[in-house]
Amino acid sequence: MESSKIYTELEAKLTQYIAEKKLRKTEERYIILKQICSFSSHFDICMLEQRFNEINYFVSRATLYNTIELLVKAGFLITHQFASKSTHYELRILAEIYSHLICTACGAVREVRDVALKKNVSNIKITRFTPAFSTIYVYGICSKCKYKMQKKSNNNNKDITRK
Amino acid sequence: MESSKIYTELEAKLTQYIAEKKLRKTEERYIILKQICSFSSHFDICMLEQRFNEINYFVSRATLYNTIELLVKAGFLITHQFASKSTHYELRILAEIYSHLICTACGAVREVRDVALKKNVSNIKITRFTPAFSTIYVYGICSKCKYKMQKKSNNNNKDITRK
DNA sequence: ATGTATGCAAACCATTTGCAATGAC
DNA sequence: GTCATTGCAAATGGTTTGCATACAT
Repeated sequence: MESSKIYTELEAKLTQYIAEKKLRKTEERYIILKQICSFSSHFDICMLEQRFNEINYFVSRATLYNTIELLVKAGFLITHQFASKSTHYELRILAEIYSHLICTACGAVREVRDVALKKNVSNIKITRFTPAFSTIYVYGICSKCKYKMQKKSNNNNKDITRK
Repeated sequence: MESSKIYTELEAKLTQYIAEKKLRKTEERYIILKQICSFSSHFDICMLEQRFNEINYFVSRATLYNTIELLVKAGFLITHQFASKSTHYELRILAEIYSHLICTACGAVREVRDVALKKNVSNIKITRFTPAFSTIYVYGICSKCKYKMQKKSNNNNKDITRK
């Protein structure tokens, strides 16, 4: 789905949520949602702040945190904690589609579509729990790091034989 | 598996790892591993520190962090980031068995055994990535919170009809 | 007019870092 | 004796908090 299309859909839902909860329709909330929709993948507060610098629109960091909290509560965003310190966020409608591959050597995160797998997991039948959505992290070694390791291992072998 | 049995197994593996990497066999590293094995589930640094208080054995926080880092690198521990600020750790051999149910209302984390599902996910076939293990978080509403919500909703309805 | 939301600055706190002392090899 | 590891204290940095101001209702 296109970013602007996603925004249009979520804008309506946000308006509905704000009305339901009797909150206030502030310009900030909508422009933050809009910028979030422009990310193709997960992002953190720092990246969002940069984005606002680029479009020359000022929002305080406190408001970014407040609004993100609101969007998480409302179920628009989900949170991730990868290797980096900062919390990463992702639109829930994207997170419902993607699983994450995390390289334990370099920390790189790659997203892969596997709707069937995700559905399987989210539809898990458990007593005393009503599932809504799920996140899947598969840890392993990316091809770049694997290549580096093999090269290193080869060099070590050479060293040994040279002795 | 019993905690002491797990420790015996991991103790040997740690010795092997230390030898391979040409590190040093310090008392601290082994007792930290031992205490970690005594947790039945995930824990954070603070809980580990408390545990050392209880057994009246002093280890500095820096060493706790250093050793945990070592154990993560060695593949004995995996990390979780739940709602609380601090990073949680879990023995990988436990994490390979359990998935996590997280209540989005109260933050409670419940572990469920589903070996088949976990295997399914970890054996995912992807190009340019060699999977090792996976974590699955299913978000939803726990029965306690669901009950509270229903009660609240019922009360609201009563209020409306009374007006 | 009222009270929520924003902006700012200070506080918080888990984690990291630098460095001297210790002790495994 | 050498150098990795420990312990301590200070620094770091993402996030939270308190409060005055702005503004949606």
